[in-house]
Amino acid sequence: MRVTKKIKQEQLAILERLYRGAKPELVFGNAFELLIAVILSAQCTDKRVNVTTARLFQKAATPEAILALGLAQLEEEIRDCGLFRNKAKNIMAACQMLCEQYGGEVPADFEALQSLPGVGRKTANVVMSVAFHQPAIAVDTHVFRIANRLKLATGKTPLEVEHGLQKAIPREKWSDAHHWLIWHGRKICKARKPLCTECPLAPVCPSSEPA
DNA sequence: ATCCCGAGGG
DNA sequence: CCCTCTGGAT
Repeated sequence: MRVTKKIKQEQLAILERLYRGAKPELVFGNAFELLIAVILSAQCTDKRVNVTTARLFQKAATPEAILALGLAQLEEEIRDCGLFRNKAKNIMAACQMLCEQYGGEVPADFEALQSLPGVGRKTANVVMSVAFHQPAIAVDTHVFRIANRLKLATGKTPLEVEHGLQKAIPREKWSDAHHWLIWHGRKICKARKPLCTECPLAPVCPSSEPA
């Protein structure tokens, strides 16, 4: 199947219809809480992150408070999210930078966000999009896989796919489309055994395989 | 067994 | 570019 511009538009229309109103499952009250939640969400379910952050933010919900908590205590708080030593170290360093360079506030700036320890391109895009309502497409493992399978945007790296998606999707829908692709990846277009037979996009998907 | 909304280091 | 870090869910 050759995926023309027209087919891409059909793919997006179906995704929008399927996942309209999809939003992040992560619970947060402000940009800082979202930032921490997204860092914790790597290799961890959102539900688990929500349990952890509810407990954590009760004790420490600002960069200052988390610094005061100390590394060892933070590790204990976030242990069951996985990768906890790396995440704790990065969060501590990020909080220190937020306090020293950004007045204790999360900067609404992509480059500044990405310069924080533990914050890469994907996390910075999520924060810009969800907390600051800027058009952005965060390319995580799902978005990368689905975009390539649909040939909505192809590429060997998340950055290439991000740029491809920016061309294929109208700017005002970037943030929403990110969530459509996530949910499609979770529910149907799974990494190992995609459920092609029950996928509404099968007729417009070059990777769809019949049962 | 296999996957979960990654990032940093070698 | 590949490796490592990690517990929980299914």
